[in-house]
Amino acid sequence: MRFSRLLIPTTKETPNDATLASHIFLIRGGFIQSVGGSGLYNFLPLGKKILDKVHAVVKDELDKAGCQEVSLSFVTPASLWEESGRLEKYGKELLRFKDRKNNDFILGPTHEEMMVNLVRQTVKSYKQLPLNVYQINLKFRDEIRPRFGLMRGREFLMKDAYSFHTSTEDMQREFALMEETYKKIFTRLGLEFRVVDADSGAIGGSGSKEFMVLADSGEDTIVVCPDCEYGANIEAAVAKPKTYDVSTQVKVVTMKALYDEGVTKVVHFALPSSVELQEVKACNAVNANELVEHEDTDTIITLVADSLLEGVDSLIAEEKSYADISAVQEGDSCATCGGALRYTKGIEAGHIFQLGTQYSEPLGANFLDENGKAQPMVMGTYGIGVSRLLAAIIEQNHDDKGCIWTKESAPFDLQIIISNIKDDGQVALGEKLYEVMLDKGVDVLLDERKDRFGAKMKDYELLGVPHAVVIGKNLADGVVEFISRNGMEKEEVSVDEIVDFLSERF
RNA sequence: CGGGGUGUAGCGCAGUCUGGCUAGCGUGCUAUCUUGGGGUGAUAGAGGUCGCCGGUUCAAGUCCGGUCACUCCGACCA
Repeated sequence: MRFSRLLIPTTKETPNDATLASHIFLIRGGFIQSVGGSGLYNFLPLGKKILDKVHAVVKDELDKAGCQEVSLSFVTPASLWEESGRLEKYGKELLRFKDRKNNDFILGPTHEEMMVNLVRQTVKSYKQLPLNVYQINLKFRDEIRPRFGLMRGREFLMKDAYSFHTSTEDMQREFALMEETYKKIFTRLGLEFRVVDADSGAIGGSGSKEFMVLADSGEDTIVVCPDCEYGANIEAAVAKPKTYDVSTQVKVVTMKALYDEGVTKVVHFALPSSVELQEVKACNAVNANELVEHEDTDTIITLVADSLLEGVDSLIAEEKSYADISAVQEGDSCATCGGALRYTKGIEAGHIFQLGTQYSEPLGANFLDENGKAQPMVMGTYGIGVSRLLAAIIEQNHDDKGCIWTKESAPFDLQIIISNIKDDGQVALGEKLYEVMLDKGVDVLLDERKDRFGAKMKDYELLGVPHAVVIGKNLADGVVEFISRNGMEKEEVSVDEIVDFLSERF
């Protein structure tokens, strides 16, 4: 590709709403363009190209793992969501609308219902199982607060896979296979990541794991053990239980729990005063959709005490129960090996769930077993935020000048920079190298614009192609430069050897 | 949903408090010249429903009322 022909509106100015490196560089580099704010983005040619490359890696690994790609309708009938009971549970994030005949539709935020519907119509026998189908398609979630560019847009590209099995054991086998497949995907993309235990949230199910790309700018706090493999989202983390006795100071936190159909309930949570309440755990403990703050009240009807207090506290309530509702703190002991747990920040780029029959039962996704008896399919579901991965890659791979794309995500393999296009020698060599490398199947960007050297280098650094050849003034001495974006190391190579030099590398 | 802020050229902003003539700056864009190893310099241009609706006034980007949108900080999410 010739730079002069490419639609890349690079800018010096930082967009005023961008604070994250990935957001700033994606906009400044002309990879994406904001659509009137509000978490919607257009992908310009370079952004689209990277998206496709990431897409290709994901597809390649899934196909190798035996998954089959499909593509489901983005617009989905609301009736399916009523069937599964999620129309209400999912709440305002669902973008709902009516067609001209007044039928209710939603834009799919995730596709369990649609996929189960597809499978229940086509799979009838145990002989057709197991099955793992996936798609890489747009999702729309009407987020409360979209921000950080591609990190949390309202419209985003997601890979969502769904597996169907005759037994829990077989589903768990597939779950493990997906975990391995995800590790391959993230590794190929050049990401440093950690697999952690997670809360299942609105998707439901049990035994879910998140794939966290480690970055200080990550929105999730994860608890990791430096001495073993243990890692968990703070929402699901557990530590070795500490012991308390009757002298322990106990504090009580008042919250309001929200349920379907506008039902609310005031709940009190009791825990040692040195320990923080973990809201997601607390929410799960009372099976609520959401917890909101509530002013303290003295009359305690429903009380959930932290399991650490069992047999220790003397609180009394009409309805009293124990559950793990405490937040793991830094320095707590690892339940597996006793190591001192640490906090770190991560970007949730993938999440895999063991669903069981939570969707197949209400939606009637049954198969006939060997005995001719109808059984609900056992399911797993597996997601990767593909467009979020672009942001994650930059968060982990950038410097103050711009992006540093990893090998499998880079928009081009090589950039050839002609320093001064008025120098016929430089132009001739640039054009020649360009042709030669294209013939070798290397994806090359040739910067033959009229701009000066400085502007071209700034753009090179901003765009972040892994390697560049600079044909400049020392061509007079028969030398060109080979630059690696990561670290900006320069290497002088003689003109006679440059073709061989590049051939070895690409 | 709670608390702040902002809507003026593609982008970044000034002007609004204290109403006044042709609405300005930077950047980007076009043209010509200049320069040629880290966003060169000069000249000339194109580009605006001042978020929207209504009101006050001889006169509104500026004052008043309403409305919409965006955005930042918190609680939720791939």
